[in-house]
Amino acid sequence: MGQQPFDWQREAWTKYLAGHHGLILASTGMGKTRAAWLGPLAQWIKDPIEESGWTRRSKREVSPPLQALWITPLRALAADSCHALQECIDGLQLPWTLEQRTGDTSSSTKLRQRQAPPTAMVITPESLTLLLSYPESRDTFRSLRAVVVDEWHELLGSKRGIQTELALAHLARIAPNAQRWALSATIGNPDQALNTLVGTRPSRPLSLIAGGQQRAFDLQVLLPEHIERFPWAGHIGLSMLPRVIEQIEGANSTLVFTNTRNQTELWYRAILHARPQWAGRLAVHHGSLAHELRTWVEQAVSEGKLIAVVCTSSLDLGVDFAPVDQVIQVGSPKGTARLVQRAGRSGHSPGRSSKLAFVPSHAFEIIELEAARLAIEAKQIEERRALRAPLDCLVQHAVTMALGSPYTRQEMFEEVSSAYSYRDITQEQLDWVLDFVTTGGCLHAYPDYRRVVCEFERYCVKEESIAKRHRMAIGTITADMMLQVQMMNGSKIGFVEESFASKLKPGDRFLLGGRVLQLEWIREGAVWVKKGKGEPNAVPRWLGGNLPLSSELSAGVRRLIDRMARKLSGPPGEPGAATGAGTQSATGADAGPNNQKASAGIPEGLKVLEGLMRLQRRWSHLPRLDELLVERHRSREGDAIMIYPFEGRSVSEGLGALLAYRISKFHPLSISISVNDYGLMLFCPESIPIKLDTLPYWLKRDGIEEDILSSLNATEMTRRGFRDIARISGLIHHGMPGRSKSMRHLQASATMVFDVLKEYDPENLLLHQARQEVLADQLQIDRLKGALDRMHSQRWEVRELDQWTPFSFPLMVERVRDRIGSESLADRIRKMQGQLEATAAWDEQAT
DNA sequence: TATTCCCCGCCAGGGT
Repeated sequence: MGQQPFDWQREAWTKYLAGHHGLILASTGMGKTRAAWLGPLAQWIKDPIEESGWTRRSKREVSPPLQALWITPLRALAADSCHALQECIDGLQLPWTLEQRTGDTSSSTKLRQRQAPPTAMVITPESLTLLLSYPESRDTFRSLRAVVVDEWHELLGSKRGIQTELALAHLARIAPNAQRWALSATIGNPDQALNTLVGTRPSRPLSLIAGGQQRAFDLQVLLPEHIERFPWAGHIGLSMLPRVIEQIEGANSTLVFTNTRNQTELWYRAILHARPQWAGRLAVHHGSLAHELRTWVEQAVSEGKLIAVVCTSSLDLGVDFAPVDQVIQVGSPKGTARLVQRAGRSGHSPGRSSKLAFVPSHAFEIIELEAARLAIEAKQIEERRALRAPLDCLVQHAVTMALGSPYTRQEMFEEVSSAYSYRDITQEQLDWVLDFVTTGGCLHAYPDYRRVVCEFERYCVKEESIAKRHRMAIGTITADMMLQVQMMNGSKIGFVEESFASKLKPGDRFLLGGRVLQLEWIREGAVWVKKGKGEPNAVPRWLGGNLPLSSELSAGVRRLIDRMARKLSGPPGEPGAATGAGTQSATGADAGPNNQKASAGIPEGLKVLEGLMRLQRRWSHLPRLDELLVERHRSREGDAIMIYPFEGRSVSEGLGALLAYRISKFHPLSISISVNDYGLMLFCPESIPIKLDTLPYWLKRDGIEEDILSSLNATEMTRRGFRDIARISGLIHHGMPGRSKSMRHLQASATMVFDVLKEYDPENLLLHQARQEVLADQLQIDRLKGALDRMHSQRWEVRELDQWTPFSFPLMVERVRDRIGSESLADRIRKMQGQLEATAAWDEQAT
């Protein structure tokens, strides 16, 4: 492989030879290095084969049996990885065959691969599990010597990661000699990532290799002419268009990342409007576009044909685009890992650095970016934790294994408990799973649910129809409710949500994939369109998950606000500064390397926010690290209480629900809740009959799980969440490919199963799981508890307001937004902004 | 002119 600039490679090589399992933390943008690392891998595998005197066993067999698996989470990476691996194989003159079994591999190839597997295979977790569901897999994988998981951080923390863990646990049983390695981007908890990879009973010593320097990158903030003192969500977005265009013009090729698909379409349109001459050299890329279009865009980027691509995180991973020399991030990245990842998409050629320009979409995002910058400097990257023992995945695994390699109860227990995520599973829990797939539990009347039979103490699947249906349902990714959008000539554009399509009338024009499309009709689950002329009158909106500000960034924001509070209260020694509490936070939660710098004053990047912060301080208060700000605004319209834990959107939501629920148990009021990443607002047209100094009591830790579950209409949330669990555990299934059941139908059957279980089997562990997932995922209960602990250790600074403050204004807007249409909303907001602005100016003059 | 919500994977078997 020639000279390698990285020392760690030699180290990796040595440790590898020494026979470890391990994890390599490769910083982003190291595609080339990754490829080089394959060399040692292939070499190591080759030696033992030669020693073992491998000989051709049959005429057909011209290469050694399966030796290596390269697991990739992304189809788009498969071809790239194959290419790199092939180069290594050629370089070492190995008699190997290499194939990819994923993506568009034809069904005949897939069949042949099962009968005569190649020596090395590039595969996705889903395809691997599928392979394991065939009886011949036991023979196929027996010779396996190495498994490499690429982009491990991407799988970790999701059910896809769980699926991978379970597949690896099974492989360990068939091929105990196989070494396990993974490549991951930098994450905050590499040790746990390694443990998750190797499981609880690793067959070799472990090795963690922190590879390569994190590449430095230029970070630039594009600021508007002036900063609003009363920002509300998203308000500087497109007004920054001229600066963004200027930025794009200054480079050869740019990726413009936005946070939503809707935003992507709008920005694409806006840029093209401003620069019509870029038509054909500007592209749009997101998850709801047809695969064909996306592949075309990816190809065009890597060939350097495009000036810019506007995209969502659909381009976070994937092939390394050498021609891209800068990245623009519109709106907050919400986490440091994502920022680093995106910056790393640019500057891929040797000797070039990554360039990222940040476009805040409202004023507070400038703080978030600064917090991210500091966190990156201090090497604080978010953790990715594996899920704890999700039983739906285990149910699926139990059926898959019954298909591929029938097992005894004891064998399965050993296999499953060797997976890190299931390390604490009890025999009772596993027995429950086995019983559930065998008898169907309370669904036993339906033969479809008696999937597995136990014969001579071994669990297996007898019926071909069950086997077939299960194989088609393997995987943990559950589809959204989408309709295909097709041109009248049949070419596919992408997907829109049913709810969006249902609002369209024939003749309506909407934007998708950067094109104006005119609706012809909606038929057979597809939206048929033709090319539209003129301006679109709708842009689809997709309802995705929300991305709360990460814990790390939230803490960073709190620290920065503390710094500004300190700065604005005057130099140390003056009365203003002396009134504040100690300089260090009383809680451990905020102790971090940035604390020492707390006295350094306002970071350069935050100077622009000084006016806004000054106003917040004058009209209310700027909270220090050891303070919690509570505001109350009473008016003729009603009573509003605001609390600012700065802990991300989902925590705000949980706290709001908890508080409203507990108050309304004593006082029957209709309280509305609005939230953002920083805080929450309770609003009631009548006066809320509580004193603010009793708030800590209303927010006490005892019994929060029960209260939150009852407050959030949790049954409904659980019911909805149960759909995914039902799909993964095989309780519902979509129809055959090509004529899949409509999503509404799928939801209906999930609801039916849910109701049956709830009535006849309330202790069903899958129902329990659904509740736990609502708590853990949607409400981030652990984070919420942490936030409560922190809040209780803080001093509560309570302020009665005369007018809305910079902190409370966005929350107030959020509340009003739900009630009135967007046009009158914008008018109303502008009016309120104007009034507040005038008050602020007057106020400033007076002082 | 717009004023929020990411991403990821997968079938079988016979005929041409």
